[in-house]
Amino acid sequence: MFALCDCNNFYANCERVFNPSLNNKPVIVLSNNDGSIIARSNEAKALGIQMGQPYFQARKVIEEHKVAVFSSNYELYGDMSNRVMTVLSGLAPETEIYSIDECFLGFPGWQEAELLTYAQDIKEKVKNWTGIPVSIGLAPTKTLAKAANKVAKKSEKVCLIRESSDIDSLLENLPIEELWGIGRQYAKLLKANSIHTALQFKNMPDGWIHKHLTIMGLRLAYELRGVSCLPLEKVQQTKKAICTSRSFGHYVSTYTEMEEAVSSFVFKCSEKLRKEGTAASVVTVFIHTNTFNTTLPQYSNSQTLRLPVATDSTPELIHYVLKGLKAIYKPGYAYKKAGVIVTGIVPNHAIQQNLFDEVDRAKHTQLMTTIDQINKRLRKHTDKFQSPVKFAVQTHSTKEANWPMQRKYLSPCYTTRWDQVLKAS
DNA sequence: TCTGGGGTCCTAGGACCC
DNA sequence: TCTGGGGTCCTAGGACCC
Repeated sequence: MFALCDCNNFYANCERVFNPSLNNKPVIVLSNNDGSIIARSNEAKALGIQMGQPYFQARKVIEEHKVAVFSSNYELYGDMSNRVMTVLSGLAPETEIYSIDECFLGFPGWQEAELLTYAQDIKEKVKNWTGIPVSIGLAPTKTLAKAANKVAKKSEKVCLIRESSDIDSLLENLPIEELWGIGRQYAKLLKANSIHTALQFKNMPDGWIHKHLTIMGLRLAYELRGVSCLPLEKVQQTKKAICTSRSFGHYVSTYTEMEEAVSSFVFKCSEKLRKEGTAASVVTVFIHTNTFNTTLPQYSNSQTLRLPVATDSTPELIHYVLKGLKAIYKPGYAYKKAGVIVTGIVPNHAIQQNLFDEVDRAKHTQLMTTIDQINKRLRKHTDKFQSPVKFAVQTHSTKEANWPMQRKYLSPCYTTRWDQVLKAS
């Protein structure tokens, strides 16, 4: 069984922990430059204030109802998040930190009855020890736990879903656009095909789902059917990309100012790299004008540069990023946003260790053999699938970084899932 | 006047190699 | 003269998440 523990209105409640007089009052938190609304307490939601809404648009309601307004304080939220996660990892046998305010918990082999009371206990302890209220949903797969959590949010109780009849009624009442993994585009597509609830989606044929929503959609459908395809990621992976970007509070229209801003982004990126113990071998710099103001001339561009050797050093990275910036910067525009992304990330210490290389090669050979076998078997069943199934190993070469290890992603559920499909056919 | 920031994964296709 | 299969590496773009 999986649980999803989600902090309620996280940023708003972080502010409340340090200012209890705000309890039961509307609270909102604003983005950088106080541009838009990124968190709302229940009371603020009830006033009709929308997530992501520009601050100036909601200003009237905010003043009318004396809503408490905060500029975002990410250090505080990060710190509160750490406290919550620490409590959770002390209480649950397995945990996966999914985001700043969400954590998956694993309870392998636990009985339903004890789990329900135990989860209730966790909820209370987190509230008492950190001040942050949380919701917990329990179910056989992560996707179902996410859905159960939505119910838990409304009822203030832990929600446990197990029996298939419970699952079906849960999904029947879940609009398709609220399903984890279905965004705006997919919701549009599905509705156009008369799929309005998660239950309807669950019952669609595999071939159709794979054709229109790729492998992600199929995985999602299996998860809804109670087949777990998304394992708990117990160890936190190092980041594959690190990005620092900002919207400017005012327009930037000189190269000097842009150079200064971009340099500070690089500084932050390299800081994050060092914190993770990694180094980057590719950098991207991008700039653009205000996309909301269509009366101004628009321009946006980016440039990606490959470094000769992976590095985490600020001056080295700045050297390449500024080279890129010079190539794309055009005078005469009012720039509103810029950013730096570093990728081609390798473990910093690993460069001296060729050990990794051998382990990886062995794994790779094994992987390719497995994929080959599955593909052969699948070809016999092509009529079951409207498009041929392609198994791919995505590789990310870091050769230029003097590091021979290749990075791959191939989710384990590829093999298990298709094995099940084949067994069934 | 004023519209966030930081990530993940998948797919298709081209260049190239043996 | 005619015609391949299997694989790597990379890029661009699209979808999604919080």
